Amino acid sequence: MSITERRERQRAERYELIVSSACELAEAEGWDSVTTRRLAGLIDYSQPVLYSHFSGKTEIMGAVAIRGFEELAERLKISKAGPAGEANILRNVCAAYLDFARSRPVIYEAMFLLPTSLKFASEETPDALRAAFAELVAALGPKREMPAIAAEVLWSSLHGMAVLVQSERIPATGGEFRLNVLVQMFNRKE
Amino acid sequence: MSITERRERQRAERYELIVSSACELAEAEGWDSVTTRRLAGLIDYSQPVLYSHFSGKTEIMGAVAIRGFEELAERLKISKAGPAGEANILRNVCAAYLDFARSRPVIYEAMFLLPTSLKFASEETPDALRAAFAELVAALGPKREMPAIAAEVLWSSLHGMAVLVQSERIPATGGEFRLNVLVQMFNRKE
DNA sequence: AACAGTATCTAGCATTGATAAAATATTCGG
DNA sequence: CCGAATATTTTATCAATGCTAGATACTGTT
Repeated sequence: MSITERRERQRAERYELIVSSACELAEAEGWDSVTTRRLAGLIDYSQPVLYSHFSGKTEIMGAVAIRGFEELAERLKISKAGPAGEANILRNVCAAYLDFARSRPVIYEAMFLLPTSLKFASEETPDALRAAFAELVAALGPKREMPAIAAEVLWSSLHGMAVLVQSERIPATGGEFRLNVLVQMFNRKE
Repeated sequence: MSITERRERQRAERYELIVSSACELAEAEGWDSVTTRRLAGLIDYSQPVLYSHFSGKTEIMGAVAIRGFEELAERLKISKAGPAGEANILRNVCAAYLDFARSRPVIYEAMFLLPTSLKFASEETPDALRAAFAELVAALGPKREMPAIAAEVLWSSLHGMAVLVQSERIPATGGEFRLNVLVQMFNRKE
């Protein structure tokens, strides 16, 4: 069995290589520059090899997006233990979310903006997505009625801010103020 | 001078025809189906004619987007005089925003999602955009410190909701609840 | 060493947005 | 009412894209 094992391992390595190359190229030049040709050239294989791993470009972007969700979930988790102490967990988590969107704009795009093959809010939802959403729910604290609904609103607000600033539809100036307003509103329990 | 006048009028008519055809086709089959060829065929001219009116596809979509902003601004304005009386202006306006996004998903896409040549929050910002934003500011009522910032937060939240539901990243179920949460938070003045 | 099955590549398709140059209308002077 | 100058529209084409079919090389097994 060691032979097919090796083969599968090599396949898995190539899968990794594709995903990481796509990620790097996208971060360097944007998703438009991630063409199947360039990506194939980057991994020193021919174009159709990509299709033996993924059903198409969309699925490759989906794989990158999942990595993004993993990183996002981790960043949110870490942020809870952030500087401002337990009192302002929510603010830290929100800041971490916006910071993620700002620092990884291209991956954020794959996660939340571009057409995706990922399933949200269903049984097929990848764990990484669930984990990230769970962090938002947790950040809102335990004593809330309909925690999922509240988390959805929070997520919507954060996403809106992130994306409207990124696309220069609202000015980057004022980001701190907006964050204050949002956190204050959500913290005012009752 | 009546001759060049007539020509300009005809040009303007063709401009209109292009924009409305693009809008119709997009609403019927999505933006991917709005290719320069199909659009040209729709107006019974050849492809390059489009480029004598617009610098490219992006600008055509921008023109459609402006129409969208006009409609949005009007809908928001009308909604203020809506059923629930003066007490719940904010709720009516929010509902109208989400309703617009739901009923004109493709135009909403051109306005807020797809790459655009439109300038936001600057001197070149078209009137229609300003008008729509002004409605949001007004909906929040007069007694607010930093009304623009608050409106930006509101807009972000609404946009996030609209877009995450549309792309099936949060379930459509619960829309009413989310709207309630949002409006309540914004209405709880200090 | 020959074979069967897998893996990979070369070549190409159909579309896309965009443009250059040819062809056609249109205008205006005499 | 003709013909030159101008403006307009079309034909033909480009380079790039995602994707795929068919040919080729390679693998391990017997």
